[in-house]
Amino acid sequence: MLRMSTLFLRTLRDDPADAEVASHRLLVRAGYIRRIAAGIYSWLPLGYITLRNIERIIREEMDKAGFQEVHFPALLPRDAYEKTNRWSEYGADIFRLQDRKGGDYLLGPTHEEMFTLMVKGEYSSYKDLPLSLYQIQTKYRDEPRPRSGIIRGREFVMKDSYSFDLTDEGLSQSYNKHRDAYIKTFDRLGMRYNIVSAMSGAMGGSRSEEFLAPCPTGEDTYVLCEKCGYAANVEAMKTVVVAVDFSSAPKMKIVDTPDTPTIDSLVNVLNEKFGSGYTGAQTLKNVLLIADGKNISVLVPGDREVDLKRLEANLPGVKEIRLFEDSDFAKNPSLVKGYVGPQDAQKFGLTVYADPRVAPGTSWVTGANKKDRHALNVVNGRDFTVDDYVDAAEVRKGDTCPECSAPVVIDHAIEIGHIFQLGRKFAQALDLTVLDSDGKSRVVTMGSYGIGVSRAVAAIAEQTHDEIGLCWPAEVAPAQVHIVATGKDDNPFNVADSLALTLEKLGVSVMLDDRRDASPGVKFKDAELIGNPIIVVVGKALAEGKVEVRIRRSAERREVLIADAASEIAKLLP
RNA sequence: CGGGGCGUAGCGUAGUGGCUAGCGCGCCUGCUUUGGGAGCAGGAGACCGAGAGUUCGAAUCUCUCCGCCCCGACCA
Repeated sequence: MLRMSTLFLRTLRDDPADAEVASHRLLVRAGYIRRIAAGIYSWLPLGYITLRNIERIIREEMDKAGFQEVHFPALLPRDAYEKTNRWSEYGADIFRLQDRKGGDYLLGPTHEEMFTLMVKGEYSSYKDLPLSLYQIQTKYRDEPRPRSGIIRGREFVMKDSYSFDLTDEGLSQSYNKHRDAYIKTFDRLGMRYNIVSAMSGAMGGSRSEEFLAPCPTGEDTYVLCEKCGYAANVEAMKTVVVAVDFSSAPKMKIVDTPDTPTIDSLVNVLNEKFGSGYTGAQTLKNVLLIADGKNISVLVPGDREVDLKRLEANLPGVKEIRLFEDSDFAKNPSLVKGYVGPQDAQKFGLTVYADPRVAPGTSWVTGANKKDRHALNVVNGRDFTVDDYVDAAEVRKGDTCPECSAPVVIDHAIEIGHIFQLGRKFAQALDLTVLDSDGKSRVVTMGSYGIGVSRAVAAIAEQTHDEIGLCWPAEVAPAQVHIVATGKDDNPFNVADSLALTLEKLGVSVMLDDRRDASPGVKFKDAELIGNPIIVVVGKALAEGKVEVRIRRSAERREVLIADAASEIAKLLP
């Protein structure tokens, strides 16, 4: 039982000046967390209980699914990360340190290597598979910009699991088992979430889905089709390529378009000289970039920007990408800034990527590769050649769903889980093989599954709080019931105490405000701020032998007889 | 890393060259009070982020550094 008279807790009346988002503000005000440095927080009793509640739920669901818990050090030697190249690839995001002998160490940002090596050390037969292991661990990443309190920290708690299988079908099954376990976990955590198609990112791999908790302060943007349920991270959103018949398209024509280096200026001149009706959507934007040292051109409709994140995510193998600068134009005189067109692009040494919206057979107004001149009726497949199609244009609300063609909506969310099929990358690099039934050695295939545990505290707070405080789901809250004793006589305190004991016997966790020196107003405000789901007030109603039961979330109140209170309250809980 | 803002007591803040740095919350003592962040009286708590400089005199002006927040870049 948590007794407020002795609980290590000080709530704050004012919002902390350095907190912006609701979860951060309220977790600090309600005395759950305190900032130590940017992106690094301490957990006070209430916060730590909440965090452990979430861990407990995750553990229970992982164990139920048959996954086994292990634990690695957070402090790791360099060599394991050397073999997979990540000592260098992870770059500045890794916290590095040295021991007294000058040996290199790191604080683990993620533990693929350790899991792979652990399995390699113990298992060597196909009969040992499939296997899934997990850990709940503090991870460290030197984020360029920690933000939003506990949502994006430099130290954070994560549950990560890995599955080990012999075959692709096996991996698929392990993946689905994790997916099911995640659904059960997030349901119990009382979160709203969407499972969206995602890119597996820098880790490589194939199938990938994210669990996104919608909320306005979320950093992730995703599309959702309300008609068919299709959901995808914007990076992973697919656009269907639909070829158009161009046999009746008029011939390409070069026209004078003085001073039209931008889409807006071009549209104005087109409308002045060739009649109205031209819009940016009919023009073709040629965005020149340098991808790992090679010049590429990305074609998107003129009314859309290139989404560099999407482009990068959809150009596998490309590490670094940047826009053309003036010096790059200087090196390539055939490329005229503001008047670039895809005609002859390959002759100029460009690789041409087109967004699927620039479908085969579509006709465009685009640059003529000469200053102050543009070309009309430039048809894809007739007047220029696309080397490859790649999703690169910004995604907008109302874009068509790739599954059912209905308009999609766009929303923000916090990424709380990510599951993906890693494949054989790490097993290959670290030589994790098992002998198959034919006596041949085979590389194991892996899946990777993460849940942001400390982030979930913030995400739940974001989704459930209101103007007056936190508002936890019952399984997550520091206590399921918050009993407030009011008045100056001993009686209410005695009644509250015995009610608390009765509830605990029923398996209900209780926080008891037994402070004799605090006024009722203070106790009510604190109870609401702290956010336990049921608040019981023992005070005035005692005159009729009753206590008041309040539902924090709905603010609903009712009075029940003391004798019935414990069983009535227990009924309200899951 | 680019742009913007900020650093004064545990928290929120006032103080643009001149007395001993002010206020609210919180904290301590006493009395009163107890259903919506109580009242009165007394009290403790600040090397004004750090260093250097200008000045008779610096929280206040200058420079450097450090830290924090926000936007962007970045990000299993």
